[in-house]
Amino acid sequence: MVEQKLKAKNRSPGRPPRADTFGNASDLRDSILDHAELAFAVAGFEGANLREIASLAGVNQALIRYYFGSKADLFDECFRRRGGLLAGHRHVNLDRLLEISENPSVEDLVYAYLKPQWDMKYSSPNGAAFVAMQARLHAEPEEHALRLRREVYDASVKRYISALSQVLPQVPKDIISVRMAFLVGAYLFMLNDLGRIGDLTEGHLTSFGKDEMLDQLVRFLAAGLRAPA
Amino acid sequence: MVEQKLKAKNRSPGRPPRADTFGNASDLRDSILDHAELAFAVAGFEGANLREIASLAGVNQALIRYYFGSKADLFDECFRRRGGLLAGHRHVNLDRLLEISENPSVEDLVYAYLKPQWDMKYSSPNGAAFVAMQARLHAEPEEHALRLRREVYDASVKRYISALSQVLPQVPKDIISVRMAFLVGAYLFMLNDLGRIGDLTEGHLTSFGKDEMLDQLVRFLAAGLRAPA
DNA sequence: CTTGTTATTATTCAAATGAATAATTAACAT
DNA sequence: ATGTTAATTATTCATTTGAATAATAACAAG
Repeated sequence: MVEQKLKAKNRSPGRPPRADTFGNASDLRDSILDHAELAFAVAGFEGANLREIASLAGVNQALIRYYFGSKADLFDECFRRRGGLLAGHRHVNLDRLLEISENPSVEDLVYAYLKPQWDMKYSSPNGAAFVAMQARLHAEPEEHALRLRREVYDASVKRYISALSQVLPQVPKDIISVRMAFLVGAYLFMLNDLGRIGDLTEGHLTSFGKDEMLDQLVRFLAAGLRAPA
Repeated sequence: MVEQKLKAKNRSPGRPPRADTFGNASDLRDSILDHAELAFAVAGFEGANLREIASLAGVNQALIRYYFGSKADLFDECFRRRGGLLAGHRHVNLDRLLEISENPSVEDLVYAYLKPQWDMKYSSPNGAAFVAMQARLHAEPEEHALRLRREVYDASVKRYISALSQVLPQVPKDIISVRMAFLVGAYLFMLNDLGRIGDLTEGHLTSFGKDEMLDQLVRFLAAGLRAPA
């Protein structure tokens, strides 16, 4: 719209003077990642544009290449950064749950799985962006996207499948696996779509708060997982 | 990979002679839509490329413009064509169901909703492409994507919500609405992801046939919809 | 101090891409 | 016959874009 020049900071070339403000180890690198995350979220991989990312991050475009290599590499790094965090949280949650009791409820398990990403979404604009990024990634058929998802998430998903399988001995494990896929679909979609969901509820606008919405989702999914095979 | 020239058919310019084979009203137009559908499915809106679509469809690139206008318009038309069909099938299925009985089972309703797209996916490569396209569209945050989805699907979704609400009087209607959103998420994701789902099932590869998989999904979702509020 | 390495910018390159225009030919109406 | 409209191609245009290179400054090591 506005004919903005989108020019990066007007710093002169060359290594910048060491900032004495402390604690800024590779500050720009992170800034790039943050803005890339946002860009990928709203525009998708193809739609995002390196010039704009660079400019918003306040760096020269070539710096992206310097740190990350290609656009695809940048995307991967974005994804790994938060994805790893997420997977980590899930592991921790499961550990805790199993510590407390050998047979947690299905609801507890589902909740433990969903909560980390839920929190991430509402923790910051970047958290929300990551959720969107992920939703898009799941819709992409490319082999590369698939590998990335697997790399980041497979281990934790498998652990949850095992745990669920133990809590639901009536349901064969391969059915649990399939249901876990349903679960992922429902929650990703939902998380990404929240806010638009109101449209379906005609007049009486859904006044669910986020927490209540999460509860609803957990209840729904737990019931599905429990369904007699 | 191969340095293919991707050149369109070598027809001379000018209006083509009327084909006497009968029934080819605007043959090329359809060919464009078919190939666009495939392209959008694998590459997404931004990733798809008009030159390639034209070449695969065997037409000159300018013909796309002639028929559809811009790239965005082409996308919309793709979406409306099949989306309308789908929505239509859903309406018909619901009509039939309500004719037979005033209180169909939740399973029947869910099945009636899902089956048309399921069939579409397996009817042809283009049907599958449309499913993928749709999954991607749902992950896009753009206002435009949202409007399109609403235009094509809202009416039928609302009818199903009403029907479900009648069959499940214990569950408040706005909770049904929300659960319907979960349902859409789960089935879209699943439909698009089928085939990769096997990866989660460790050794014992999911030998679910497509029909059995649909049954599984219906059972899962019906249980979720029924869950006590 | 000199020299090499790291982090950063300015500038250039080459390709891809959506859009637009002009040309051409068949069908159709009068 | 003839002029108009419809359908199609060939060609050109302007911009965007990811990538690459060259220049520059700070810092670290000897």
